[in-house]
Amino acid sequence: MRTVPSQIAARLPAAAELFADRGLDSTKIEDVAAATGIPKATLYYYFSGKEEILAFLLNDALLRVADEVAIAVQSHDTAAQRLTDVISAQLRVMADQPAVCRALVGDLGRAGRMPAIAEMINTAYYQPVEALLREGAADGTLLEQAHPEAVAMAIFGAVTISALSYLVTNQPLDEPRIARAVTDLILDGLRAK
Amino acid sequence: MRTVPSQIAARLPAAAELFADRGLDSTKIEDVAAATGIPKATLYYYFSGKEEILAFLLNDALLRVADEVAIAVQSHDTAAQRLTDVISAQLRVMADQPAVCRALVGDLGRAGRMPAIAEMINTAYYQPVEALLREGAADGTLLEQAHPEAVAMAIFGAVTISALSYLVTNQPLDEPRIARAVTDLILDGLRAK
DNA sequence: TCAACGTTTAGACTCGCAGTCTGAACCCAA
DNA sequence: TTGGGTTCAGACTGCGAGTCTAAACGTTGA
Repeated sequence: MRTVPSQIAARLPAAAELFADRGLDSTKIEDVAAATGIPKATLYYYFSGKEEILAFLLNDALLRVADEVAIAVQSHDTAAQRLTDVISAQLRVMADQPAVCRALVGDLGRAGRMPAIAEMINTAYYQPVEALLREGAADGTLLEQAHPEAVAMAIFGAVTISALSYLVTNQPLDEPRIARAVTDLILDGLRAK
Repeated sequence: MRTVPSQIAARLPAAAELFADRGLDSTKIEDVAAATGIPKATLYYYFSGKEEILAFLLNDALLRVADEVAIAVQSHDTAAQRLTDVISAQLRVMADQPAVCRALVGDLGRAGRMPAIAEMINTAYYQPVEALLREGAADGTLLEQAHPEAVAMAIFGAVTISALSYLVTNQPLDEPRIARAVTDLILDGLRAK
């Protein structure tokens, strides 16, 4: 995949819309060309096919998540507060590009080999969150975790699936409400005290 | 889709294996025929195509989840204990058919319209768990929840993504360990007391 | 015993669309 | 001004999904 110039990249979200609505395989390359205004031949000049367009979109989304998460993690608040910020950050990115999220949940496997995708999520999310959990144990705001990787996955899952449950049914993503619910759950749990 | 006789249904997991390994679209119907021993013409007699085979597999998996969840929910334990059982039940079903899970995570959108799938998860999982959360508030073992639907989604997400993170990278699913980690998180939270 | 219907299957056939190729134009940068 | 990277239209190829045919087979139930 050649480096995609910004004026091309800027038009791709229109493709995400198609992928999200019809699914990847009922979307013809010609449709993508029509919707984005990028001629088919040019699309093939930059991408090997629609799957690679989806891969580009995924990559872009993951970079944004990684950025926002990094910012949240690096602030000078308590770990507990920063964890709250991480959750909000992820929801913000997802709310920002609902079509990409919907497209990805439907055809994730075609945006790349699954193990590679798992690895990207690992570096973009699990690793920084794990580090945050350890810092939380150090600064005394979070409990020490025997398996921080497992906890990071669970948090990511809770946020992701909550958001997708709404996006997929075309309900507006009430970001603060979900953030609130997930954060409360993650921090304080369900058990009566 | 005609009702699928059991001797056909019994052979479909072999197709799940293919879908999981190569993805749905690099799997030719002829490959499915070869792997399952069911001739192409017969496959088309029962299914409209490979997506419908995947849909069948998804449906089957969701029925199992629904069954196991229902059993866990209906026992006579405290709500907190039953919630623990629900989490284990879901993990057990997933561990039981890793290929189906991997196939679905890659090509979920082709197993049916996403809103319909969301609806199935809703009845198979969210609804019973929500009911359980309310009972927990009543029996005093769980905190009262302002938004039980949101909590049910988050729990489902935490369990699902945790399990998938392992399955997708072909790591064995250490069921009790994940169950433990997720349950602890969900019940007691991360915040230092 | 036969008739009727559902099922099973091989093999041939059609056709949509992904992906390729060609070749012409264009725009810089050296 | 010349060459390399880019943009693009239009024609072309080929794979494989899905359809169709038609021949068998098995199981009812009359």
